[in-house]
Amino acid sequence: MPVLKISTPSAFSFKRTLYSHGWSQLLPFELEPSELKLLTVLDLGEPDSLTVQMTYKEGNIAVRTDEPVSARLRPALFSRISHIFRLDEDFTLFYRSLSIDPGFKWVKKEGAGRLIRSPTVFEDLVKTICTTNCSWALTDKMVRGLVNYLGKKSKDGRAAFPSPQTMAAESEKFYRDEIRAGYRSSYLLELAEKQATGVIDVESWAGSELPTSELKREIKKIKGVGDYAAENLLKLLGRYDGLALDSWIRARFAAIHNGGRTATDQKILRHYSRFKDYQGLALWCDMTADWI
DNA sequence: GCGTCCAGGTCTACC
DNA sequence: GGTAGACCTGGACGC
Repeated sequence: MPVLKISTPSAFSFKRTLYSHGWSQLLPFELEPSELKLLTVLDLGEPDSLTVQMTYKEGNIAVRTDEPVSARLRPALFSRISHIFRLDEDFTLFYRSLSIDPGFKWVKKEGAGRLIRSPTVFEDLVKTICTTNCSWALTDKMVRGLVNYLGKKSKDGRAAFPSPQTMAAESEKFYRDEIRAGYRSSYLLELAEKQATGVIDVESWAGSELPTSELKREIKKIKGVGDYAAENLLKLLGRYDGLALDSWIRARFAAIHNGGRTATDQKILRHYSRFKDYQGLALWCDMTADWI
């Protein structure tokens, strides 16, 4: 099987990006730590999905697929992978903003700051809703259910994340009984229906020119999306001024910067406000510095 | 085995 | 605009 190569920008860390947050542990992503290999399944609009293996070597992401990829499909494949690893995003201003604090020097040095994301905004949004008010184990279970029940299969039997149309065709009962999404069931169905019928276009948010505050208002119109979920999605969209505070971050900040005592959200905000438009990403790098 | 708490929150009603 | 209570699930914990 020929290996396709995608060149990466300078200050890029494949490993740091894989471990940037929990997404690489959620289907259809599969992370193989021993080989530092990421596997995913992409629906490129063909009858079968495509299983894709990605490794890194000498400035390139090496891409292996379970089926030969025609020249016609290569641009779509490269575009999805570029989106996942944010290869077109310029982090110069982010690293410059961190330069005011020597404690953040490691971020540029290690090529950190790139948050891995799903190939579509819809997938990121659904997964984000599945992270709210539950343990990570339950998030994993819900996403696993969506992929395994509804995802279009590749030739090797793996499945991609389901399309809005496929999700919209299911009932609320299905999301409650099979996916175990609980009260989120109606939110997931409503989101899928609106996206499938063109009432909303969440993919357009990726290139939106709306100011972040307005885009956040737009995102929060989705049922099941509050402050945390909206700010989390904004980070994945490349807008880093929101902190996306959740219980894990609050506990982590307390342990690292507040002597184990709970800090107010205002105090957390004050701590990172010097990084201005990048305060959310600075916070996330600070919280996850020891993940590798 | 059973009850309670809580985990990577949000919605709605009410003030 | 701020707040209280309800909302699902499932694992951890104490008894």
